[in-house]
Amino acid sequence: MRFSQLFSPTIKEIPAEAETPSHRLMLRAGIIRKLASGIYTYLPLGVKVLEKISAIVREELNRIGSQEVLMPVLHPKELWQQTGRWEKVDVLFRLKDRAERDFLLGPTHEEVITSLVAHEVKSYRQLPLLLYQIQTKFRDEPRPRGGVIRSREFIMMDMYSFHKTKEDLEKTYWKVYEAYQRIYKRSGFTIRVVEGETGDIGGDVSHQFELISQSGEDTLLICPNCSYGADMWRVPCKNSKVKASAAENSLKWNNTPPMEKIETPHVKTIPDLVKSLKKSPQDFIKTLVYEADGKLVFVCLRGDRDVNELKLKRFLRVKKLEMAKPAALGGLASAMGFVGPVNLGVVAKRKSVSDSREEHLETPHLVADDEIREMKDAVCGANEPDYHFCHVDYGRDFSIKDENFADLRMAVSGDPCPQCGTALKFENGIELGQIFNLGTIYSKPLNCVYLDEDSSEIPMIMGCYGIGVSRMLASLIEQHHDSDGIIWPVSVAPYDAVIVLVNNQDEKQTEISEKIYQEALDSGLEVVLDDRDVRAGVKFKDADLLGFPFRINVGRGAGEGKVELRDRKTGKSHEINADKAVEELKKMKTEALQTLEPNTRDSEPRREIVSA
RNA sequence: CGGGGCGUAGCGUAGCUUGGUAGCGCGUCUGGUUUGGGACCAGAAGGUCGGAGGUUCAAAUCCUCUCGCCCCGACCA
Repeated sequence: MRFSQLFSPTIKEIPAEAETPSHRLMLRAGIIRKLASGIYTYLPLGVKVLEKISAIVREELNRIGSQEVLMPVLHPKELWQQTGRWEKVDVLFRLKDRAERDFLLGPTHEEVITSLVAHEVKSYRQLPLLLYQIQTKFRDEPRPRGGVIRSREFIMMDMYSFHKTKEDLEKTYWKVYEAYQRIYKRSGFTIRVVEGETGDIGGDVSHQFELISQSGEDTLLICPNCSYGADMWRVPCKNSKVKASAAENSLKWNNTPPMEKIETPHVKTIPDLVKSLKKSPQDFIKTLVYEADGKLVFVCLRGDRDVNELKLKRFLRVKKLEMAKPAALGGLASAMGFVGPVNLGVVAKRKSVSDSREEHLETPHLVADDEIREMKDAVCGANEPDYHFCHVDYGRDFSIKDENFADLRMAVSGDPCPQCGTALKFENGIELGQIFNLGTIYSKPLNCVYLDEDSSEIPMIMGCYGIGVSRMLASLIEQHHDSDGIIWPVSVAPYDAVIVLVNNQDEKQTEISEKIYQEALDSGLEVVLDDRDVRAGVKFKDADLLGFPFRINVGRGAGEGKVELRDRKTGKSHEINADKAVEELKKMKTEALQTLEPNTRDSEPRREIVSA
């Protein structure tokens, strides 16, 4: 490709709309252009990189026996109603056809693939089955960001596996895990595998492949010492003394002064309490009121902690969880901000007599984070406006049934690693891929069953696996750039090299660069010849911005048949004879590719699947 | 959906407080001089100031509404 013909409009100034490094560089280097919020056109360079990424993805998936399909973007509503996701998923792009029939633009393809397999696969002999596609997905994101990192239309590889048994799924799961490691390694990524949350897609096990980056939107807790890492929502919190019984606690802590009711007018929040009582946040017991599937639940935890609503949801086994609105509190509404575990049942009953929601409050459902067991000399709400109790001991002044204790709080930086005990650290990550164990949550409603050897119908066990292809494009730049521009890893670079014809008025330079260009093309290299009629500085700047891994300068040494070969990453260059340039370039490319070869050392040790 | 910010030439922006002929840089086009890290000189084209309504003799500027975009949060298969 001649640079003079290349459609890659570069921008010298930093576009105002972009914040993250990759987004800015993609705009500046002419890789993408925005059409609307979260919707982008890929220009030729972007397409070339997407193709290279996709090729690696295909090779590695085919290697583990997966087969490529291509499913529709347009899905009928009925299919999604069968799994309940027409109503449940709120990022759906919905539309109607001319006959007013409802459709949606596929945000993911569990329904479509499961329905396909349900129709076409009947026997245990046909399993396991691994199918994938690389397809454009649509999600009406509430907030697209970072250019193509989180967009509303994006390219994704999604793969689905179908199995007879959980054990069989597990085998495939780890095969995919390894294929993913190879894909990221070959594409030039250094990634971190973490335990993932399963979100609305359901399922109980998942791993996320994360690029640690400031621009990431996943909050992870990473162990600096071992391989452990997890989505922050997923990290379990363990307390050393959780096992201690209530009785023991009360004996041990009987030196706390008797409980006392104190007046605390208008002091409702923990920060306010800290200020007015001159205590630290962990001296308080805060009690939050939730509505879980319509029923009130009181949740106690230490004043400095936050509820992990996913843990709470799972513990309560409810579908819908939200903070209770004052109206739902009935008689206790006036005590909002002054709720506490002491005498909660008595007070709730008394106050709710005239209220229709009485039945909910008669036996208030009180649950608590494990840490509450250790609370002594604490302060909590008195279930009465403007009053708190102080000198409150768990076990002496109130107690909660053992089965109502659980790990309910958000883990924070500094909490011990569940594997090795080292203090965990917060990191941001860009999720490049995720693998899920889906179980039968899609095969059951869509009746995707196989006939077993004894002719019994059994729902298939499913796995699903995604890789954000367009997100990888952005993330590559996020991980590989400097102040001058992009630095593509050779394996995914849009071109292997750029040949800079420094002065296109110079006959000798022109002759040599044309010769090298032809020779490079003939030998199968992908190169750009910068034949533009601009000053050398402009060509150099553009070369650095666009991130070609290698550059051949045909300039002042041309008279003696010398050219300069420069490595974008290291900035090092050396002079060589023009007739050796292509040979040398190939050598450098091969060497660079070798550093991206996956080897067994790079795969992390397999971990057991932990059922949630 | 909450909070904050921004819409002025292709891009980056000044002007808005205090209403009065819309300015600069980059880019583009023409001519010339230059030619190894985003050159210089001369000239030119390019604007319904996001849109609608209002106040006013007069609105980019003040007021109301609306649309779009960005950032933080909520959300996130």
